Amino acid sequence: MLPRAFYRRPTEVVARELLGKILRHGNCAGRIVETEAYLGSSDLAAHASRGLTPRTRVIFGPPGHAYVYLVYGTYHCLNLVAEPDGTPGCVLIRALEPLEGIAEMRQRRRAAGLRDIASGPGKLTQAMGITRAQNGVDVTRGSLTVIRDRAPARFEIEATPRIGIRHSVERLLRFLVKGNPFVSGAGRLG
DNA sequence: CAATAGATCATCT
DNA sequence: GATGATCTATTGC
Repeated sequence: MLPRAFYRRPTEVVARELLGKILRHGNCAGRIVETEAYLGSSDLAAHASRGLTPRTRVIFGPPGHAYVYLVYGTYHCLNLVAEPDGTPGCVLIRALEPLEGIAEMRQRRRAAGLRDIASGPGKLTQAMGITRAQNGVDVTRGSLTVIRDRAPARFEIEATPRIGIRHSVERLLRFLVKGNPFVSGAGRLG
């Protein structure tokens, strides 16, 4: 598992370095191929920019924990908390390349194609069985965790604007594995 | 293939 | 009471 020190760094660095790592939950695992960085008060698109509230307290807490919330009343989004304790910052996991537990993920998703299983933040939480029950859990131990690839492949990182936000649209805080077919729909263009 | 509508609820004002 | 870090189905070229 990645140690806490991995997460205790600038959010943008953690977002880049999570690419190529493997997210595991129980029997299911996938390679992270797309992330987005959400910073502190300077980043109007980030939940934490509004300050410390009951909801955002996890983002202000110690690094290496999961921040899970419900979007649009329907889907969950998984973030990993970065920065030292007391400093806000988190990384949204946006897409996975399915590796293990594929049958189980496909069943939860009711999706036929491999490319539709986890190519989006709401899709991957549904595939992996991640809900608000995982909000605040420590990902440096336990069943929800991130590990290194045993034989990491070389790849290029592409930085683009983030998806689906209304503020700070111009900042290049979305990162993806260039050319990977499992990134979310909007990223495949270009 | 591109654009759009609707589902649906926790959070904050 | 409005809003949103989404997804799917459906419509229209």
